[in-house]
Amino acid sequence: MSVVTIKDVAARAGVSAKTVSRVINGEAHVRAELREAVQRVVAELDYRPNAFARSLSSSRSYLLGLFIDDPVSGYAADIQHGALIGCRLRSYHLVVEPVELSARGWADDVRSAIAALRLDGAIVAPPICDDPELMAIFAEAAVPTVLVAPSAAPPGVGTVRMDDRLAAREMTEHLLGLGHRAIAFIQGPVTHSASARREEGFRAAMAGAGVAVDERLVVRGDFTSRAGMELGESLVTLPEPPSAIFAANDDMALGVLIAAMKCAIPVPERLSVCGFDDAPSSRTAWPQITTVRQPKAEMAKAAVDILADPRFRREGSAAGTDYQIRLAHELVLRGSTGPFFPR
Amino acid sequence: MSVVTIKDVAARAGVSAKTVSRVINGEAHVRAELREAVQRVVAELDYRPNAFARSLSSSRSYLLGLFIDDPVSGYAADIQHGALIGCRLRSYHLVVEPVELSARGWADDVRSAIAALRLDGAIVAPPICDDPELMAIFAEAAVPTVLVAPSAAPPGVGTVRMDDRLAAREMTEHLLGLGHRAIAFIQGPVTHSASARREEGFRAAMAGAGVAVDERLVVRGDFTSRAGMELGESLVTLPEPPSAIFAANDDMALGVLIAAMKCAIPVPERLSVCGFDDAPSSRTAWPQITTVRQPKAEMAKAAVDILADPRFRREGSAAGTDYQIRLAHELVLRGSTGPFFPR
DNA sequence: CGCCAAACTGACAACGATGTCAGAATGACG
DNA sequence: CGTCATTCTGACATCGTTGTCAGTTTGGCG
Repeated sequence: MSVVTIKDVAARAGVSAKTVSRVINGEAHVRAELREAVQRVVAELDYRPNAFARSLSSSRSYLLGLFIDDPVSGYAADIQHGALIGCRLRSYHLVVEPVELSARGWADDVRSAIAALRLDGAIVAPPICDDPELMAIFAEAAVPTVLVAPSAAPPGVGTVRMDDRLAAREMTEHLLGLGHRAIAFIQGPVTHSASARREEGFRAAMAGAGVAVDERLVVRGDFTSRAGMELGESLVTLPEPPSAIFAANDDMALGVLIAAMKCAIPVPERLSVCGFDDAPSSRTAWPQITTVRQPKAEMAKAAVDILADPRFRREGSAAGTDYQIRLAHELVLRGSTGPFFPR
Repeated sequence: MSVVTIKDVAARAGVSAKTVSRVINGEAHVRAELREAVQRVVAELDYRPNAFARSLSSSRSYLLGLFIDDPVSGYAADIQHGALIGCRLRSYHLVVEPVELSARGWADDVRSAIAALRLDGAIVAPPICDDPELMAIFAEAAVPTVLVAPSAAPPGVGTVRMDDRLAAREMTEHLLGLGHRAIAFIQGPVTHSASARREEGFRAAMAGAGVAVDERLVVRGDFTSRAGMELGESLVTLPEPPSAIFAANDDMALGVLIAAMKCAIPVPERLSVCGFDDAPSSRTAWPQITTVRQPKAEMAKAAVDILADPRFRREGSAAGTDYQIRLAHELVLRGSTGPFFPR
């Protein structure tokens, strides 16, 4: 037999389709008695409203788009996981749309997704949440939008982030507290706004402790472990090598660990290493890497919560500060950092 | 102004909505002249058909579901990436549905997704593609289904896989060719059917070379690096330790590498280690891990191709062998395996 | 030139829900 | 007991597209 529709339920319950609709959507003005009868029939027939028909008539799609740069990364996976959990809870569905800013035609793909799917909202992950052209597309289409860990918040959009600057500062203070002074910092790519904030935090902590930053120990990587390895090797083979290296993400920290291993430098006895993100690689490394836990899944879930909020949908982030969320991070102290021993 | 509909296009082009529909869908029987005129207007107005309206009337949703156990794993990410590429190419969209077989109510979530979204097809990743109850749901709902790397193929469904057995055999032969005889094998969890096939390949190669398998060197892990580390440590501290360890996946191989490092056993000089999957961890490790490249993204893309095939949609896999695809693997020889040196 | 099949084209009714609005039942109150 | 406001309920139009089918051209051919 074919699929159960609202009419089937209505007929069986002896009411009109509209009444069934009211019950389904929890609207007021239905006698308790009727409501129960309808609910019974719904359960009996295992009726599931057709999302398309519903969308068509209500102009809501119950679909959220997750726009993401590199859907293969572990970062993306965590974001997506959180978003998925949020969607489940609020009976939305999630459509994942990869956006490669370097590829031709990405703008058209984005427009297509928005227009064809009538997305109810967009979650935009870093680093593309900092792209003005992409933001303009969402603004033009008037799609409720939440940015995850952006550098700035265009008017109207919601944001969910952590305090990268503070976290990096705390991490640096951890190293300083262990007695380290010659601390190297491996920057992330300029395309990731978070990496600049992390550097700021690093410098703020150094300045706060009255320790001058040795600029020869500040180098730029691209968030890959390969870069971490190469830069790490060049740092530890310096005439006056650092006693600690703070990498702006975990993959690069892992690379540093590998470099240390190749150069037979014991970690953390001779070199402390720390990263940022609490990526899986930080846990599978040995020693495990001291890092900052970024609440990625929680941020994505919060993004869904914002998008589902009727007030945000109506008024945008102008409605209040509830839509500029900042979540707590956590220093995860593990085996790769230890006290400084003079040689 | 509001969104452009097919009527706007029709009015502007001076034709009926139906004719526009014909042009959009590439149907025959439209004069070339009119066709071009319509296409011009479509471009001009930047018209994008409403996917919901289209689905509602045509009973096709242009939505594929990706059903996956643990959406956070790197494996899942690769699968999803391939599926996403395939969808882009064929103007489908992808809806990701996590399925935790251990959680209560998963069956209902699956049914909901199928019924509410009228999914045009389902891609099911391992290990849940081996679950009979889940398969029964798809069968009952008559959703075209393709299984990725399943242990068996229920009638009607398509499958995309690699030859785990052969690959494991080749990997084992690689180790044998290097002179290793005391080869350990770390099995995967019983819930992953692939791990059994990998073990079969291992045993077949050993038998083929006339080398008896030392059953004390065959241990079971759960695909995590932690398990690899613990089992690896117990293996290398055996009175007569193996000279090579073949782990059924890369995360466990990474764990073995870490165990070796802790025990100060040089790899590959005193111990060869190899894995399976070509996971990111195999590349970021040091030395890099010899492994089997599993064409995960390609498999997922092939799955989309099958689902998009009209003949498959009509007749299911009964239509022919084209719907039981086997893709090639590749041995990736890297630094973690080397020739056997007697001590 | 006339006829007939084939190629076009469009009117209209779905698809399955919800928004609108008018009408029916109910209850409060004078 | 009548009136009026309030609470319920359902008929019907609507969302934007495609399927059906009938009507209109067009073109080939005798």
